[in-house]
Amino acid sequence: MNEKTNSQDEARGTPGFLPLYRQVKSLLVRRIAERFWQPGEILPSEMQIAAELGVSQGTVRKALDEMTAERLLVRRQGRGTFVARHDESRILFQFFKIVPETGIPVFPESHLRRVETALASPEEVARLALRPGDSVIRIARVRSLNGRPTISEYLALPLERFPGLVGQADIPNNLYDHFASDYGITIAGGDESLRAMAAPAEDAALLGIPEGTPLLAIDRVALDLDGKPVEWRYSLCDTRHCHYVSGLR
Amino acid sequence: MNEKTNSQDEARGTPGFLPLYRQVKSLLVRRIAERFWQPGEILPSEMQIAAELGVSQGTVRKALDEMTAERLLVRRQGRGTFVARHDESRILFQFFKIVPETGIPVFPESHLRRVETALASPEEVARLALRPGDSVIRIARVRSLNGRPTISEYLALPLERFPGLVGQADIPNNLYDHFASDYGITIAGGDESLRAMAAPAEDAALLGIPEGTPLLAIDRVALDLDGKPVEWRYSLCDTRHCHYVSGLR
DNA sequence: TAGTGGTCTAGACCACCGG
DNA sequence: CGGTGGTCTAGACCACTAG
Repeated sequence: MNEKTNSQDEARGTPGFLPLYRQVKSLLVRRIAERFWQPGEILPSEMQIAAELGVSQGTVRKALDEMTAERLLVRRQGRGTFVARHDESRILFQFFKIVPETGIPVFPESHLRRVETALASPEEVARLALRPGDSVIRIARVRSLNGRPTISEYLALPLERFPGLVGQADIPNNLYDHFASDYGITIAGGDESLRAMAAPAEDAALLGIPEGTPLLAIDRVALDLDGKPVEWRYSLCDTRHCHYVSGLR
Repeated sequence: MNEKTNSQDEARGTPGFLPLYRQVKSLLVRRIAERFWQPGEILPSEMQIAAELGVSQGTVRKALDEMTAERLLVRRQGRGTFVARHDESRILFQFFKIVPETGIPVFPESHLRRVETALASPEEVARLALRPGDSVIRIARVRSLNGRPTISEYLALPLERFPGLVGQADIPNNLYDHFASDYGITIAGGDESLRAMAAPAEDAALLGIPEGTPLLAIDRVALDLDGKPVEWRYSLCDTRHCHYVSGLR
């Protein structure tokens, strides 16, 4: 890791200084972002990474522990350390916060309505950190919970990062897994803001409810491993038979 | 920490086994819960705790690190380790997720409407894990953001845990800080579930909006350090000029 | 200057897993 | 059985804070 001594290369007070374990973490995150290790793949053991980078096992462990806490890795005693997958159970736990009245989380089914490309609107430019003139893919779909149409959803994606997505015969229900497996883009997190609003006529029709019914509007920007916006998603939820869960910890 | 060796007393495979650093953590959490150390107070140094308990500094550090991640402690290099306070900035960051249109978080003002005691309803019994026949304190208030009435809020507290609260001349705006300083009860976390609903007549009047306006309904159960329910809170928010923020990480 | 937390290292034993 | 992650220890140097 260091060319000189086992201590830090740079003086610790200087700006831009990072502890050794953070440098190790950055390197490992970069390798995952660049698909040097694929989702589901096993990483070298702590000792091997430590030897490769010329640091101690404890330093590598601290980097791996942080990445595990951020759900980038999954560690299993006796087996090894693996790059996390966007499987349904992870999505359900980390990204899909809508739970039906039963209290049992379920992955929603999707009915695709539209897929199209367009010049990014000013709002899309802002949310996705694009340049004016960039294009986006717009997707509209209705998602059902236990067979009941519940969410009318609109997505915007930077066209540049998802070549070929529009022409694709079938756009999968689990988008984040698709982003990872077909485009090498890992959704690492995001920010949501929620409001209540009256159902517009079009969405009310799609959900089979009266116009003006109160809906939960969820506005999400999803971020990749580098913290860059990847997806802007706007979901209108009929919460008469489900609710949005949020943990305070 | 251990009577016998430096290794574990109990075989690691046995049920109920806890790693040493978790045992240390439990002990320290219990001391905070029992106010052996008060909020804002400084803890002994890592070395002192390690010596007292007969474990290594690294083991104590791991316990303290977890408690810091859970916002129970605040550590400051060169100063020491402190029991976290429920000051406004912490509440704002951890518990109050409503942000005005400006994007700048502010602590809401409160207008108290009612404080009364009553026999717990079946729903209150369930939410607060009470026994049938127990009593609760019910509080109703309206909270304003930047001077605009925005939230109509209803709270239920176990009467047993808050003696004297009802007769109190002035119930403070920052309740969690009050719970900590006057009752020794630390709110460590909670769970919220959100829905959209039409404003009932009474709440609409309180918020100065038309009846039936879509509101964001937030249903919260707050938990103490032992994970026991302390407060059931039901908030109806007019989200036309604010929104609820939720981070996905 | 003394004491604190922050980082880094080295080595040990353990439980768990697969072959 | 050998290799993995999980835990625990001991000791070192550093940066930051207070007096």
